[in-house]
Amino acid sequence: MSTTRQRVRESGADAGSHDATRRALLDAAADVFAEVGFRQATIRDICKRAAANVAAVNYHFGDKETLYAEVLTEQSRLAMRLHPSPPDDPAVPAAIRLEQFVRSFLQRVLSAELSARHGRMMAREMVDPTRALDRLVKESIRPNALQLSSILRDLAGQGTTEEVLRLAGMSIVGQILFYCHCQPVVRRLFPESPYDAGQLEQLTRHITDFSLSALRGLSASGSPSRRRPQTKRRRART
Amino acid sequence: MSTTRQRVRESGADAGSHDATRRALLDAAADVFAEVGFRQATIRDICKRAAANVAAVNYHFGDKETLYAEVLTEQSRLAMRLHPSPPDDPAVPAAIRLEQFVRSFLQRVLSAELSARHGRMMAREMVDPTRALDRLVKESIRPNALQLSSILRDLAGQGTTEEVLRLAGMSIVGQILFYCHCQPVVRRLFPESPYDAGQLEQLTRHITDFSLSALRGLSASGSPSRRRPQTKRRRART
Amino acid sequence: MSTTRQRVRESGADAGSHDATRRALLDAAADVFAEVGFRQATIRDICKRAAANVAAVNYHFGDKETLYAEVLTEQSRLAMRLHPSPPDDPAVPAAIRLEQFVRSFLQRVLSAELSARHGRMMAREMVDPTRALDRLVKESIRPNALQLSSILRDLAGQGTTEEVLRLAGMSIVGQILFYCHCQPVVRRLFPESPYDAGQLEQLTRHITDFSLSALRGLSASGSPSRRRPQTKRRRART
Amino acid sequence: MSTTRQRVRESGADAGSHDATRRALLDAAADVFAEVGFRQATIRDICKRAAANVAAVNYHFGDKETLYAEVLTEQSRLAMRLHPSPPDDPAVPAAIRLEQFVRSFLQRVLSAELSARHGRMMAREMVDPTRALDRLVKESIRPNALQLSSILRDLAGQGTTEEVLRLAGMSIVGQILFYCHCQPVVRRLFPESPYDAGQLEQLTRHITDFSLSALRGLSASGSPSRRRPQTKRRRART
DNA sequence: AATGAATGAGCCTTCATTCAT
DNA sequence: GATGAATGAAGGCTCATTCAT
Repeated sequence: MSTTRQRVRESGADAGSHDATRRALLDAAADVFAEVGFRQATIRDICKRAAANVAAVNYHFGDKETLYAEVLTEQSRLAMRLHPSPPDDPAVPAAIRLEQFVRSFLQRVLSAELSARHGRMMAREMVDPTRALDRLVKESIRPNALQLSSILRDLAGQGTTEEVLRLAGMSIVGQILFYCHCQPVVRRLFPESPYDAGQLEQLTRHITDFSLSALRGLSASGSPSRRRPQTKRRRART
Repeated sequence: MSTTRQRVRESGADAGSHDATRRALLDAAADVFAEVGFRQATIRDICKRAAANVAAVNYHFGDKETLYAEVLTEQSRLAMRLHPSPPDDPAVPAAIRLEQFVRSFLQRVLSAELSARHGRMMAREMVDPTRALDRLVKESIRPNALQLSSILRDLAGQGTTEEVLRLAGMSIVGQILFYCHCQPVVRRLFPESPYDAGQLEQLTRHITDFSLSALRGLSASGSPSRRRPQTKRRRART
Repeated sequence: MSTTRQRVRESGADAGSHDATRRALLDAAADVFAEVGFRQATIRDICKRAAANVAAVNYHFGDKETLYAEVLTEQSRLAMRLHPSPPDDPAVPAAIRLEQFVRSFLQRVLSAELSARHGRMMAREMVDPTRALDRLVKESIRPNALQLSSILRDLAGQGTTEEVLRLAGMSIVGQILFYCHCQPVVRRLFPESPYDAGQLEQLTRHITDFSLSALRGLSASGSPSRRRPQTKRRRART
Repeated sequence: MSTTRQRVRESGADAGSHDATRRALLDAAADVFAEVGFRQATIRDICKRAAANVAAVNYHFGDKETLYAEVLTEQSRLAMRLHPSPPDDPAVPAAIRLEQFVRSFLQRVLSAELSARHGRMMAREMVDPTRALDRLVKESIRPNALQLSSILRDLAGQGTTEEVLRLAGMSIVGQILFYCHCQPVVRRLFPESPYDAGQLEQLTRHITDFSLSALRGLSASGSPSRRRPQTKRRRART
């Protein structure tokens, strides 16, 4: 079994021990953090996988949390570089831009080439946030949300309120993240269903179609507070 | 600061009953497990909150994992008792049953009266599963999924394939769980938006409307593999 | 699986719960103490095997050590009752008495009908003494040693010193106890050699013959300090 | 009170060398394991005596069991180095070789310069074996047994069966180990008898003489199954 | 009289971190 | 600059014992 560090050192021409170790630590840490999360990950495990000393993390990054933040940022940028959001081009129909948005989002969090590391780390960050979440929201999540809002604004009818746009956005993101957050359950419910590139494309189409169809209906039925006066709705208890 | 156990003992008429400690442990454990998860929770913390000895968990439950499983089951049943799924009554229109399904689901995982403990524990279980997940899927998640399938079958057109039903189901569940799993992010993105009963009702209506609208469109457009031949879709890399 | 206590209660006509529990505890404790020793044994294990409450040992015997002492005494007496030392009868030839001594000793510590419990407890007591050893020496070991001395005095020549008798006695007891103390090693060295009644009889004959033969030689060669002047013995270091 | 580690560090010329702690742990552990055995020994006690941190054992040896195995091996080798078995030299009379065998064996398990640590650990290992016993038998006990067999074969007459040799070997080893295993009892029975170097030499002579004398008798009397037809032996009960 | 519940000390082990080269 | 060694605070768990019926 070859360690991450050996791979790094053999591949790099410079073979600068300092940077190679730092690189190996980042790679090993990405694996470990994605697998077991920040809190459950141990410095020892990371260092062992990086073929580095126990003290290497503290030496190179100061402490475990800083290393984690750096990994999170790096993985986020890597995912965004490999699968960028579509450009905000008004010439492209909004429906196409939505599809591209959904596809790139799904690929960032689920595609195998990233070992789904980014998605898993994001999922953990949401369910069990660390102090790194604030930065993540600012640098990565909020820009994404704004872009989706922009697409939806183009899709929805004129009279659509900001709140409806916000809710629709969350409905779309919810559909996407479901496959990332609930993978263990989905695998148990539908063991035959694969998680490969083809499946990702199928999900892209489904989520896009489902959402476009929903939006068309919402636009037609007007604002949410006035619709369906005929429904006798039983209030939930409490 | 009053401990859980004191509350239990003071509130009960039979204060000091023989398993008041057991009750206090279950309550304290539900809090702790929901807050920090199974792995991060410490039995010392749980026992302190329950005003019990460190050995109390071991005495009453054997070990931490058994306590966790018991808490998970109890919270699941409590949530289901307070907010049961709607009955599978063919006389009730499927659209109403879907709304009831969405509402009860949202309340089970988010309602304040449960401190959202059940939802948080479920979210953790999905992102970072323990051995308890298998049982949870069997006893709680799968039955729920089957019920949703049944509702969707009634809603969708005759020719709708099982796969479309499955995808639609996940789109709906994804929308619901989003507010549970991504609460930390939602709070950061929209600090002004509350997580109260009114909000829950608004979410119920939105998700129901969004999904009904989507389903109407899907039923009209036929099977997913043949539709929209005109779209020139760029394949994902890899 | 029937517990010791059930057996006791079913067999006893009186079915007095108090004494039955006490009896069951003694039996269970004998098993456990023989298997794992005093220190490693746990009250919980003993009580579980006796189908009694955790507090039963403390209730009936005060504490673990008292229970242990009582078990040790009881097993010692039981062994002595089943396999008593031969009577100190001057009419019986000393060689026969030695053989009887060896046989009864071997049976007390090794015979299967006692599950070798007494032997194992004695072995542990010697290698890892508890406070019960003093009493054991006084009530059981010293009387035995005196009897052996008496037999050897009859066997040995007139001029034999007390010290030679003492050493000879230890040589004989050492041979016997070897099979008790070193059973795990003997089993590993000679896996084919059984530990059954036939083997016990063979050992009896061997040890008796070996020792009688040795004693005949010692009696003939005179006092130990003067014999074999021809040997050039290298002194041990230190 | 001076700790083992201080002694180690002060005595060595390279005081503070990188594995002084390791050395101190081994020494302290040898003391503790010999005193109370593997199971009863605590890492805390060992570390305190070695003036090391509680985690030191884990760092240097992985766990308690590995430390124990290492101590056992080291003590075994140390004992064998200080008091090696006699060479298998055919030129030396077998009686002399037997005496040398007995003497070195006694010194290995009882001599004060080793604090009898090896003997006490071996005794515990036999009465309450750990997983280390298998290795001990293979590397240390079986070779010793084979050597004794070889000596006895030279001593005994031609027609002596392997079984008689085996029994005779155990009779000899039993005599030796008696003083090791039963020391607490011997001290109580004969408080005036010391356990010093002179005593060891006396024991060597006694055991050698006793055994040589016995063997001479056995060789003369023929095979064990046919001898002494005249004895009217009462069968043991059972 | 007899027991289920509770106790707190102590077990081995693991952890992120710091120290002394 | 970089590391093997050491640290001490918890971690979950087990123990003999005692308490309150």
